Amino acid sequence: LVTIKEIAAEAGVSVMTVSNVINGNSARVSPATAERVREILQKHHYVRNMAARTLSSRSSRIIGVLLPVWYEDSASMLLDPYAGQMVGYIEEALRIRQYYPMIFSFKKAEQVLTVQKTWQIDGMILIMPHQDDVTHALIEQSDFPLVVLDRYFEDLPMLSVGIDDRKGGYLAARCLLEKGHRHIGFVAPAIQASSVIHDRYLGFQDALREFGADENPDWVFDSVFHQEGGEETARKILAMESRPTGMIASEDLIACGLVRGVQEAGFPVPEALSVIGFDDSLPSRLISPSLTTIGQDIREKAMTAIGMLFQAISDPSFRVQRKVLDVRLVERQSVCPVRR
Amino acid sequence: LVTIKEIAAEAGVSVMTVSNVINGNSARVSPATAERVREILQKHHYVRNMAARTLSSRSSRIIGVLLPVWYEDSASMLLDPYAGQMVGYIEEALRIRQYYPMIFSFKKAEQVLTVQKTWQIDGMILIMPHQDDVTHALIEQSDFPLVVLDRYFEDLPMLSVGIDDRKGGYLAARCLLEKGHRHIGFVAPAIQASSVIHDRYLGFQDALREFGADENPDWVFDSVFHQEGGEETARKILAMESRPTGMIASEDLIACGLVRGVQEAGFPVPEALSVIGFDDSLPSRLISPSLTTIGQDIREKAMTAIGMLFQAISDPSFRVQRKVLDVRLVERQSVCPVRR
DNA sequence: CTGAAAGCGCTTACAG
DNA sequence: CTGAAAGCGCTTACAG
Repeated sequence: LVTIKEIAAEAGVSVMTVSNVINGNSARVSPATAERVREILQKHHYVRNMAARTLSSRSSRIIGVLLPVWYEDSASMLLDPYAGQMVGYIEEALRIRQYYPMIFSFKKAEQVLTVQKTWQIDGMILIMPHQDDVTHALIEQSDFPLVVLDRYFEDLPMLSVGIDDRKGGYLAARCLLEKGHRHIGFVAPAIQASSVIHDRYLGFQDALREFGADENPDWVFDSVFHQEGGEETARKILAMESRPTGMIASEDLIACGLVRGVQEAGFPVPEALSVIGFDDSLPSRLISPSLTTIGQDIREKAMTAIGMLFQAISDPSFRVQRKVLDVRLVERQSVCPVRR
Repeated sequence: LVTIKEIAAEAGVSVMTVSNVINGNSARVSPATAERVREILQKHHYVRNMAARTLSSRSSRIIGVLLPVWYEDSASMLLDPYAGQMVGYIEEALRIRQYYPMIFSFKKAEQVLTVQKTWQIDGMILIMPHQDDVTHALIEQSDFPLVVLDRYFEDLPMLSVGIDDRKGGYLAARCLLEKGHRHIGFVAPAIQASSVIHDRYLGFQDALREFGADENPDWVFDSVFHQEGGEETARKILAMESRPTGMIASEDLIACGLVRGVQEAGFPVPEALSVIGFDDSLPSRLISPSLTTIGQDIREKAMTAIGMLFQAISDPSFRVQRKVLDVRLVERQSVCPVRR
């Protein structure tokens, strides 16, 4: 492997000049010299040694992509189609800017702080934050640029990109209300523990009140994650005397589980139960009937987060911003007018 | 941040001794010294500087996780539940061994070779190889440990972990044949271009011959990827005069598309068409009826690949091995006996 | 079992 | 616009 030193020798300049050419500091090198050096660089297929660069500059151009461990099975995080898509877009955006994504799953904030120092990581982005206490501790203790997706704390200076969850919950409920539903339920894991889910729930309540529909606490279900939670909830609903005619789930996978649970019991969807999901992820188009859901632009969210992260990396005073992206109702086949 | 030098000063030993303690070279340090150094290390929360380590040792403990870019939308790779799960397991295995995963999507072998040199990456693992020519070139030109999943070339020394695709195709076809089906079709993207898919197809043929069932070239469909390909194929099938009663798809998403396509046209699955998928990935349990599929142990595959990679990293003479993991039929609800 | 020294390949002030 | 020198924090032979 060729080094800067060898290139400098061949070009008859100092290593510093070669370094300046590589780093595009055109103000520090005459165009003629720069051109000559560039040619020699190309001729020898010079490849930068990032370890050496990191050691001397204290910046690695590594971006940490953080995925909390849910449950014990630490592979489950990327199983979520939303997480996979998000990581894919982030990788793409970083590659274009010549940054390098390292992925980490973690349970405790301390693990993240250690690895940041180990690699002098320039910035991190937290996807699908889980336990609020861990996330809060991480934000508090991090002394590097960190962008958090889908979570926001009032009491802490932080960089966050989220969606308008309350509006999402509202749009979902309104869709059902406009189709005549008055018995509408909500299913989510840990409604109180997650501010995001709680916001969706608040939006749901907003719409019910606007339309003068009753809230029935029996129709608010606490579920486990993913489709298992939805299937279980479907069974509970079908066993009730007084059932909701429409359900809103806090994520698509739970909504898919609802649909499956109802169908497995021999009832049709949406006729027996209208269902609305959240996220517009892959599974929403996979099932039959396809899922009406609250759509967000995952690519836009990724790009916004990356933009915010790079602003924070280049400007140490930029450490507080909250961006809230819009959501929309994606109407598919899992909702129908209520029948009398 | 504390450095080895400061630790050495406080312990009254040389930096080399501290380095040996950190790296666990117990043969080179007396137990008493080691213990004392370890205490000081802990007291100061010493964190290793990997850039310095990489620069001097030429080994980074970074493992490249390679995901080819499919289509133009480079986020789509991790959208695949199989890829997400695989990356999750790999990350877990690396974290335990104190290695670090960097992910890269790429279109050309050259990009991979460059980034390997840039970071002195110790080894790489290629997930979901796509174009055989790119994969072949990469294996040929790589001078570092590289494990390739789900692809094998006879003419090249390489490290690979795959599954018994031919047996999978056979098991799928036999399942239908044993239930009385004699009109069975096969759908996959680019049957000839991918050796993996071709093997599945060969297994399918094996079973047909064993049971004396006719092969009908009209029932072998070339499809685009993912569920769109399945839905389109379902429409084609339903428009045929002489239809298959059972279909085998080369991946679960295509099988899900088949199911959806048939259901959307108003016919029941499996009564109108029995469907078998491949991979036992998330969507197979998400849809109704749930998908009968060929199951593989993704975690075992990930662990096998990682094991092979580490053997190659520690032993430069270990550069050729092929492991083929077993598959099994996972019977769910998308297959029924043929009716006369 | 322990150490002094050289070196890995860059970048960063500092001078001119 | 260009350079000489120091230094980033480790590991690696080489000696003893």
